Amino acid sequence: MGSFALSPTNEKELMKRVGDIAGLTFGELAAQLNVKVPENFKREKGWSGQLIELALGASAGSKPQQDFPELGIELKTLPLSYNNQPLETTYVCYAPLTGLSGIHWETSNVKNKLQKVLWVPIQGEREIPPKDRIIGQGFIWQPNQRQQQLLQQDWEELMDMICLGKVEQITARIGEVLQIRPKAANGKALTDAIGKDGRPITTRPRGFYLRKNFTQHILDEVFC
DNA sequence: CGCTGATCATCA
DNA sequence: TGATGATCAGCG
Repeated sequence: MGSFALSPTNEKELMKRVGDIAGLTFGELAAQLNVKVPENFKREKGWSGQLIELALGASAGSKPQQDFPELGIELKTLPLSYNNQPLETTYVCYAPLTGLSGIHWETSNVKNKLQKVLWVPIQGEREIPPKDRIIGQGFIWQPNQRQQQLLQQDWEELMDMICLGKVEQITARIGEVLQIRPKAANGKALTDAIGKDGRPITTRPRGFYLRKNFTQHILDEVFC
């Protein structure tokens, strides 16, 4: 999609940009940025997020860091239904399957990424052509104590399973607010993990995702 | 391959 | 019909 040099130097500047794109359609914003809008997202699944990244000046790339490192802010788009309910779970980060000695919630990638999130709601109904989908008013969220506790509980349960060689027993049904699901280009992608009796195995890469109920609560806090 | 950005599509 | 498991594109 291309790169965008200008990056906001502070949160106020970032939120000004957020306000500027609120209410625009993907088509209108894409035109400003000289980007072509796909007919659907069957192939370009990450297009919405990349468009918003470009518009807000987020640092592109595949670095396992926050989108705005200087501001300590992570950017997430959130596709909503007509009733303003999340249509998809939210990808958080890759799930580590090896090199787990001394790993702890406090220093985990999940906690770091969710410490401060800029949520940008977007219309997500599939019957709306991408060019006509409207961008909502983005907002900053930081997990409260209760939310932190829920996230930590799930993270620890899931990481315990990974450490104990039970990654193959993990399904998306585990975890109240955080789940683990496959995260790869296809089923052929394999990575190292721990198997039964601590034996090394190879398995599909996994990622952490926030359940829709959890992001729904975040929306409720802000928009009532 | 690892990781980002995510949504798709099948089946219970 | 909604959630789980699978998949698509790009980059270092």
